Amino acid sequence: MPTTLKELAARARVHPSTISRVVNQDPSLRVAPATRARIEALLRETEYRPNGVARGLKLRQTLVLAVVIPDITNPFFGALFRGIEDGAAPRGYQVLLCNTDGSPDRQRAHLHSLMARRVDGVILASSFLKDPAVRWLRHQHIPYVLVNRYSDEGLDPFVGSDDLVGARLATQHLIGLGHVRIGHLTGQPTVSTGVLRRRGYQTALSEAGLQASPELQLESGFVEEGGIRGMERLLALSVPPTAVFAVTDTVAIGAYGVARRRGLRIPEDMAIVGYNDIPLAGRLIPGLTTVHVPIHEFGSAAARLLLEQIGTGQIVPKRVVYAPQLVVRGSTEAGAEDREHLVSRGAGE
Amino acid sequence: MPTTLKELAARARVHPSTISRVVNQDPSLRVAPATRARIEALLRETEYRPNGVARGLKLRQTLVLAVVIPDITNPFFGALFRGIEDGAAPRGYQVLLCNTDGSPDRQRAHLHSLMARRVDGVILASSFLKDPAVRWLRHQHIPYVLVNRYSDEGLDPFVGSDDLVGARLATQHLIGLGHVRIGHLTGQPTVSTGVLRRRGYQTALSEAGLQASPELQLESGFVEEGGIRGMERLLALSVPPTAVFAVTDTVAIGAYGVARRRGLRIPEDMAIVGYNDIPLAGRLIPGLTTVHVPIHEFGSAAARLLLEQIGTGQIVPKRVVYAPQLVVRGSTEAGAEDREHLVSRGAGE
DNA sequence: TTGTCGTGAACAAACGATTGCCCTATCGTA
DNA sequence: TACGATAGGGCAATCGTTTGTTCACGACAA
Repeated sequence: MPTTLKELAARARVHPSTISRVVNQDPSLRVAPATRARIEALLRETEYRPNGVARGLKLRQTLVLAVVIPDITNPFFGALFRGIEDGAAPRGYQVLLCNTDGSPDRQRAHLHSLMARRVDGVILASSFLKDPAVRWLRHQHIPYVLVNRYSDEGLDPFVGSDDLVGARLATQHLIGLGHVRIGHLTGQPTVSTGVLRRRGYQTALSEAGLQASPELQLESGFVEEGGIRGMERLLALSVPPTAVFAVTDTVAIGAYGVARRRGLRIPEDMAIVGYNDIPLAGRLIPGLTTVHVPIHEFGSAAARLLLEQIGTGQIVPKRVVYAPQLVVRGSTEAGAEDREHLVSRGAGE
Repeated sequence: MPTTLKELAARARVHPSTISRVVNQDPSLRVAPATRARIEALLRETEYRPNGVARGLKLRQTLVLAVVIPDITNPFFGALFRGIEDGAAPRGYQVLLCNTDGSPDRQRAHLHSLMARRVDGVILASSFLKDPAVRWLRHQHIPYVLVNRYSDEGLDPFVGSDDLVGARLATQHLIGLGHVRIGHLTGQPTVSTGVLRRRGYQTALSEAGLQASPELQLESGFVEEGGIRGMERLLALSVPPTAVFAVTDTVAIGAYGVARRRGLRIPEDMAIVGYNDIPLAGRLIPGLTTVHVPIHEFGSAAARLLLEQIGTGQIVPKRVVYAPQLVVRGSTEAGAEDREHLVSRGAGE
């Protein structure tokens, strides 16, 4: 059983409040040096650590943040979490991790639990466009930050990058290589990244005077399985594309597998571009050309933004947006790997 | 501001305790049906949710578990976490995730924080052999479970598999294929999995009458970077091995990259075996032969074991050990992929 | 009519900390 | 000598629940 203030007080023959004052180095009231020394010795001896729950009740702060994501198994979210933890730890925060598997119900259930626990703030990376859960969050007056995906019209604190620009870069790259029939494996239309990346793809095509044929735009969702199915359907077309832009690296990996099994060479027979630049992307053979976003930075920036909101008690819809950057590797240009070190991978605000 | 019991009591013109009783469906004391109905209506109207912190203080239970791991970015731990969450969620638990990056200091710091927060239990997947932090945990009388790695002499509740057997299987497989010069990229000697897998490797060799030459056993640690450096050193030997058993799949992936860059064909010039069977293993080209352990099961079993200890209040050194199983893929036998579906991948208790 | 019993709900004491306020010495100064 | 200032530390309320105990009141039996 851990020690309580009251027990220590009895041993030191002082009032609990006095101990509390030395523990917290309360400046308002000086404690006599002798008493202080005696108590400090006792604290060290007993290794006293204040009960965080009691403290939380009294101070109305739990020093706990929550992160709500679709699936930690996805490398993107692993890196994101590390960023968040790194941003939160210096301030004494620890982090609850909640996986939703993309289910709105599970997301809602988790958020309800989190509210009941009185976490100090929530980072949501699993939001949908027009997400009732986000609206609910707004009305709860609990600090929160959306990351990577946004919801509605930018009413929320947000950290991410410009998906439209990134997707346009990716598509322009393929166009620049001479591809005219370019497929797109899209995310869900209920998620901002899905919609924007698709729009970026379409924009690039029409800017180049190419047509964005609907049969080339297939919904794959954000994970590998969708990439597999999507790629199979693209290859089943009477005139298959010569290049594919996948909404995420994970989807691109699914596409890789299918292309491989069909005996297609990457990039000669099929060029592939992904999105996010997860660590795995550079290790594929050939390396995956992709749009780099600073995932770890997303996390730490989100944590900092959240702590800021917690600190001021104000929820301001501040947005931190990083510039996406194309990283060219072997999946679009044979021999590109050797040049990779030339590509600047940092990303400014 | 969330509603409190007292506010509701004022509105319903009853005592807070009465509301508490209907919220918790207290059986000891009946509430008049009329009153109950009135209160229930109020509860629904206000969407009242008890303050978890206050509840935690009173009931001495936070409904929070903590998971301490080296790095969530490692796919092994991602899968493990999902298992834990799945095991804990049905009982209303949520899970704090703590990354240590293998640093004993960070591990200790996290554990201290967790104790102060009064989490109900801790799952530790980052323990060392003879780990002071584990001893400390034992003496804190807080429920805990070690997973994957154990510490000391099996004094702790543990979920994992038999690493010696698994490593022996892997090595025997290579021997069976005719390899006589087999390298081993080992984990740290401070971690049980590192030691046992190495011992399994040595056992298999000596059982086959082969010599376990020290120059073939290189410490790589558990992550890719170590695999890269280790493989480079193995290939620099005057007589390099024809096969390598890597202590983890992640290390094996590092080895893949090096072999590839040297123009070595896998498996013809270099056979590689990993350990854990992370999802990525099957997607490599060629697929990675590895020792399958039920990672997700590790997690959910650990959660259940932990909840059991929490429930009984007794910390018993119960051990749940799964049988590891060899999965043969293309990294050791060309053409093995096609047969993979024949390999049973489930694992009994 | 009085005593007893049961029912429904209020009372109050925790859980372990924090903190504004008050009390009591002691010291300095007039 | 007396008064005020100040330092040191105790008191008690509070955060929001839970739960054993007590209380009031009506019904029923003697």
